[in-house]
Parts: sequence; structure tokens; C-alpha cells
Amino acid sequence: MRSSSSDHPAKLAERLAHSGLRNTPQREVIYRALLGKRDHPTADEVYSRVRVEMPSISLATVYNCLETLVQCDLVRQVNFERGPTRYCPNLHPHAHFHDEQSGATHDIDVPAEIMERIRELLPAGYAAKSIEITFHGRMAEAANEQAR
Amino acid sequence: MRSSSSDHPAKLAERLAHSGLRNTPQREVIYRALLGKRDHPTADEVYSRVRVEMPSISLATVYNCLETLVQCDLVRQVNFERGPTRYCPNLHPHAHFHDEQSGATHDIDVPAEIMERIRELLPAGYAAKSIEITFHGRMAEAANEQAR
DNA sequence: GTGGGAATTGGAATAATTCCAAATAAAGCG
DNA sequence: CGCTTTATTTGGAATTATTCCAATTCCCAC
Ligand SMILES: [Mn+2]
Ligand SMILES: [Mn+2]
Ligand SMILES: [Zn+2]
Ligand SMILES: [Zn+2]
Repeated sequence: MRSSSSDHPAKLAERLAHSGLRNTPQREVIYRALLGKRDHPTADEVYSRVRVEMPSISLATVYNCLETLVQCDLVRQVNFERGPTRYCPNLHPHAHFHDEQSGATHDIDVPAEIMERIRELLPAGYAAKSIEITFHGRMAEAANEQAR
Repeated sequence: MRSSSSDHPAKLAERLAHSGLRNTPQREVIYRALLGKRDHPTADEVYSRVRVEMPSISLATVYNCLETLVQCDLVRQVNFERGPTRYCPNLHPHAHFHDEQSGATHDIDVPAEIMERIRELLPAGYAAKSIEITFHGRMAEAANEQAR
């Protein structure tokens, strides 16, 4: 059986095992919540979503599990200024557009070629582990529908 | 007298007037502190530096004045993850390199042409008011000297 | 089954920033 | 000048997201 795109729980198990971590129900439900609605929720938003299925979960656990997912490279942290950290399960290289009007976050694809161009801006001796590109602005009303 | 590169106090006065704001000693000393050591200090760091010259200034005022300078487009706010906001008086378009080792921040020039390339990644309907590019990584020991 | 480390939990603590109401300073005016 | 009005500063309280902590619960290996 080839790894299908809905093999997400398996990917979680694999990555956790790889790091010598346990696959708990809390970690699973949180990872599924992120995959189910990829709107870059905050920890608090994840907490509300996950409590529907698992009312006994604690906010501290949500923070702990999110951190674990980030360390397993299953999820990216996204920050806009000093706002609450948001979580993104899109593993493809991409930039973020923050719509100041609605507060919504949209993924923007960035071709590897452009990423390379940007990395080349660094002088000798600078070694970047990661590159973040963030847009801030407004979206046309019409574009709002498209972006769904 | 042509506007020289050390005409910074004049620039401050001009920008404040343009926004109908007053030119206070607190605003001046804070702006000078930023220009004097362009290492992207936090509000707390600005507070310590400025207290040498003006021991009676309050932290609240430092926050207020920094916000004013940002609104006058004399200073940019810079954030790394959820760390304290840093302040940058470099008005040329540039990216930031965050050295995880030392915590230091370095300006990286970005040619307008590349900025344009990046802006073109946005689909129709997306209007970006600002674009941020942030590198996270380590610098070679040798490069540390160069970057002064 | 038992022991021991891992994970979860609730609540306290932290840190940066913002808010607030009172005091002070600056500007405009006659 | 005095007076009035408005902006700014100030100290301290409040806020918010996150981290810390110690106690409990859960798992897995033996
Ligand atoms: Mn924003
Ligand atoms: Mn960093
Ligand atoms: Zn994303
Ligand atoms: Zn800068």
C-alpha cells in the first residue's frame, strides 16, 4: 500500500517513533484538528476545536503537543508581530499573507528557484536554517472567496 | 544648507510636524539612541541607554515614543517569533538575519528587483502593504567581525 | 503485575506590553 | 506675559500568551 495523502495518522506515528516519543490520543486529536481546518489556528483555537472530541484535555497539553508536532517537523509555527503563535501543517515551502482586515492567514506558494534567489542575498559566513517571508495587507473582497 | 546625512534631528522634527505631533526631548533622545547604535534594541534596551542621558524617563514613555517613531515611518518594528519587539532605524528596504547563537540581528540588503519578484508571487486580489523577509541561523565566527 | 520514565493536568508564575488616570509640559491666544 | 487647551509623560495596575511546576496518570518493558 503506497502512502496516500490521507495517511496522516501514520505519518504522525512514524515521526513520533523516529524521535522516541509516544503516540498519545492527545497528540493525534490535535494533529487531526490542524489538518482538518488549515486556517493557521492559535493554541487557544486548537484548544476549543479539540475539546469537542476530548473535553478533558488541558490547555497546557495543547501547548505541549503543538510543540512536539513542531519538533517532529509536522507543523510550522507562524507569527505576525507579537500576536499569538499560529500553527500550520502545510509542509511545502510557502510564504504567509496576513490580511489585516479579517485577520485571516493565507499560504502563498514560493517556487524553490525564488527561495534560492533569496538565500543568495546572504553574505559569506551567514548560514540560514530557515527563511520566512510574510506579507501584510488587505485582500480584495472578491479574492476572499477564491482563497477558500 | 542641503539635508546632510547627520540631519537626523531635523528629519525627526519634520516628520513629527507633518503628523501634527510635538517634538519632545524624550522623542529626540530615543531617536538619537536608535541612530547611535543600530543593533535593533528592544524597548528595554532603549530604556537603559536613554536613562544615561535622561534618568527621569519612564518605560511607558519609551514605549509611547517608539510607537510614535514607527508611525512617523522613522523606525521599523522587527519581531522574531514571540520575542520582544526590536526597533530598526534603517529605512532602506532590507531583510533581517537572526543569529540564534548570539541573538544578534543583522540587516541584509535586498535589491528592489528581488522585492518585486517576491511581490509577484501574490495571486490577483492580494495587496501587500509590506513584505518581511527573515532569516534564522548561525553565523561563522569569522563573519561575526565582518558584520560590525 | 510492578517499576520507572513519559505525558498530562491545573494552577501559579512570567514577561512584554498596554491601559489608565493623574501630573506635567507645551502651544496658542489675547 | 497669564490663561486655556491639548498633548505628552508618568507610575502603577491590568492584560495576554506562554511557560513553569509539582502532582497525578498513563504506558511500556521486564
Ligand atoms: Mn499583520
Ligand atoms: Mn530566531
Ligand atoms: Zn501556512
Ligand atoms: Zn534592520
